[in-house]
Amino acid sequence: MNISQASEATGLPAKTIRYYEEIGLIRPDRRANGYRDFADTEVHKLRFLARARALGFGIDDCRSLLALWGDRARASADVRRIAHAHLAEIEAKITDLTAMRDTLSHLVVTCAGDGRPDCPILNTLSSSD
Amino acid sequence: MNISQASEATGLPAKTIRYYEEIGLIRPDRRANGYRDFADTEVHKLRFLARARALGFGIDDCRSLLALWGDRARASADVRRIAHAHLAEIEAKITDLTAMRDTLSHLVVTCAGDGRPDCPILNTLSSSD
DNA sequence: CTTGACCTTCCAGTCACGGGAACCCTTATG
DNA sequence: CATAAGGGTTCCCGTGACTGGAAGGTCAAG
Repeated sequence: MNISQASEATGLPAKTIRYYEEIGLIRPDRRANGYRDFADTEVHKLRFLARARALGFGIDDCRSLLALWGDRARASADVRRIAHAHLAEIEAKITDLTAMRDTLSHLVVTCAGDGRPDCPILNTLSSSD
Repeated sequence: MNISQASEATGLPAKTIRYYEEIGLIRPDRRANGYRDFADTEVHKLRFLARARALGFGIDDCRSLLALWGDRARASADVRRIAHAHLAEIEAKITDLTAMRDTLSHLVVTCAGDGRPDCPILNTLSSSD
């Protein structure tokens, strides 16, 4: 299977697939002409990576999860630990973004948004308290 | 005012302040010995930038907001447009992160997290549907 | 034989800084 | 006077996870 077919099969851009190989997440075979040749196992890994990335896991987490996936003697506690830590990061981000959103939406509502220069948004940004 | 004092007055690291000068957001004076000398106006700009960055505005937005702040003939509609677009981005991120959190928290709850290898998290990541 | 669609590697850029090296300026102390 | 500490300066590299593009090899069709 060529890289474009692997791309279509996984939804990952070819560039991303090459990058994953470069950093050692996958190791596709090579044909005599130098082209990558993706076996089913590599395509499975790519799909796994695509799903993990879609859940926001970083590359390092993906590497660990991939290793655990391939380890028959793994403990589910190890997987859970990674997922739980990532969940905590996501929740922290949501908290931050929600605070930003609340402040901003209040400001946007308060701002007249007309041709006059008076603007509570700028007033808030430049306030000296 | 030296850079370390400007840093303390604004909460921004000295490195960040130098970076803001490098990209043209501020323009502090220079003393004879080459040291930066921050007048009140520059410190005000830095505080403005710190607040705008804390609300998640990108550097380009900060540049625009700073220009509008210094423009007496500005229209508040211009400010509002920037803030509204940024608000939409934040809300989109919150939506994405919330979806991730929901999926992940469900998986974490479902996973036994013990010594056994069976793990719904990995099962989901490797499922072929 | 040529065209066009693949594939390859390598280099540069993204965003908003942070770390660290190498070096200059000022002040205090032995 | 020498020196050490604690400012300041510039310059360059690294971050995460790719993305874009250039230069060039390979393959199938007409």
